[in-house]
Amino acid sequence: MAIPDATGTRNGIGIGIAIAPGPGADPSARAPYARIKAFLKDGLAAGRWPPDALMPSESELVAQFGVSRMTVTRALRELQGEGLVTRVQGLGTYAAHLAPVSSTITIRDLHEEITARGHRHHATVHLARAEPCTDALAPRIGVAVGAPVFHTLIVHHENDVPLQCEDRYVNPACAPEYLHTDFTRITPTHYLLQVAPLWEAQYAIESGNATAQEARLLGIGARDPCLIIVRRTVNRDVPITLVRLVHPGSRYRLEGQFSP
Amino acid sequence: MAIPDATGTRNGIGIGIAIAPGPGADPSARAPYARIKAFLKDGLAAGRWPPDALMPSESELVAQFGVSRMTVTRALRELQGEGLVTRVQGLGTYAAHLAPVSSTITIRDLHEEITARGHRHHATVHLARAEPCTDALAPRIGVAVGAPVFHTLIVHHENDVPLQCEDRYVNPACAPEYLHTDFTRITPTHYLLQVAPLWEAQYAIESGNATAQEARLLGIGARDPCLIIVRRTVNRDVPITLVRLVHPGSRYRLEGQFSP
DNA sequence: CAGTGGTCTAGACCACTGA
DNA sequence: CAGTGGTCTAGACCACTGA
Repeated sequence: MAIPDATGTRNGIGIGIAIAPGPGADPSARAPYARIKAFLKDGLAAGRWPPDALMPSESELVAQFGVSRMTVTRALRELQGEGLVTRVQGLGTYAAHLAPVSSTITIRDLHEEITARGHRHHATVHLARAEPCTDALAPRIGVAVGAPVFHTLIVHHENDVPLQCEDRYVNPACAPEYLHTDFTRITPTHYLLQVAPLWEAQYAIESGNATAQEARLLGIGARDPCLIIVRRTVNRDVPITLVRLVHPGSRYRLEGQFSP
Repeated sequence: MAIPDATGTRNGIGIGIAIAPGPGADPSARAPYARIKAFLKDGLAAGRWPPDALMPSESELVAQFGVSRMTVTRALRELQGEGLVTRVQGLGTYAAHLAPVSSTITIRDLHEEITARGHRHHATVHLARAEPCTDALAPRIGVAVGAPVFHTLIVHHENDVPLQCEDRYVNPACAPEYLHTDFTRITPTHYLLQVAPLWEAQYAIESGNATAQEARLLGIGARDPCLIIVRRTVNRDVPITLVRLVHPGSRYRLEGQFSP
């Protein structure tokens, strides 16, 4: 078995998705609600309260810790939010199943990601125009068939090595000025985040081959494995953008951490 | 641009990582804290309070909604937990930056995942033995060099199609009975979750080629792109297991959804 | 100093579950 | 019915920031 180092970098290039840090451990660690939370968390980790076991009730914890019920409630509600316990009105609090193995992922702007590594980022624009919307695209981008849709094709480089080919469609209704952006200075992701700061997204991560054009732009072979992310973004039920991100498998990967 | 359908399945096989559902929308939607939260969330979505803008203070919201401060605090604390706002003592509450683009991922047991799709799962065991720990492995699995470490190599099939090659090392101290498990009936993931219900994990997701042995077991070509996940699992600072999961890129992908 | 968020108390009313 | 969690109130003390 080849054992890639899951925490280090590889070839100086890597780490695609940044993980939001968990709630700070130190600050206010001595607060009663935090102590109760830690007590329950430790018990779960130690195997007391196996999955589906009934945990102490709020009133029991109130008596045990000598605090008000609101304080206990907060500890339990946060554990519930982290998926560590399940609470049912009228029944009680139960230890959860697979809950702990979860992680919060934040997709970062590639420009920020590269510069955060202390490397140079630059982008080359290969396409930036309006096109008539196709049948296949229309339902996913929320534009009528034949109506104009913005289309950009941009390659992002880290220290002059092509790292990502970004093939993007944008709904003109959401970002009418999109094509006037200088994409060598501002990434589409950054621009769209400004236009619509809050959004929802669906994504798919897969391994496959680049198209012939993508392989040429990335300087890789037709059969070289690529990490491909397709993401569709929606703001208040209005589709904003659909993007296909192709990364050479040898230059990019996603890393993260799960913690309870 | 090929436009994969990010929400449907492909070849009847797909969807690797299951996404935990967001907080229920309906239940207790009329609770005051939920109304305040929705009010702030809508404002953020609508572009009022751009990133870094100062948002209403707790006392302002108390006055505006005619509720007690605890109720306002709860709404704001939950928004903070979701990464939508940043709060600084002495200063105030600020609209956050990229926060919304985040998601909670839960890694499911592959057996559950396959049977949840209504398909048949079966596993073939190609290796299950103790081996002396190598230099490279020792620091990652927490076993002394030369001391025994458990090693299993299992292929998981969905409807008789090889879907995943699971190459796993296990720390005997954490699961002394590991090798006595019938892995055609219980997956290693399932077994280890029982032994150590709460854990942390580091993972890396990448695209690459299978080894010659993996390619043979999966019935794919040496140059076929594969989605490879390497995951290291730790329970209370004690390493439990290190696993390399190789999936044919044409048969497996990870899907998910971000929502604020 | 006034204003902010961080946390807590000691009550309260309610909906729900199972006996 | 007693016990559970879901939510709220009207206060309180504190640490912190910037003027």
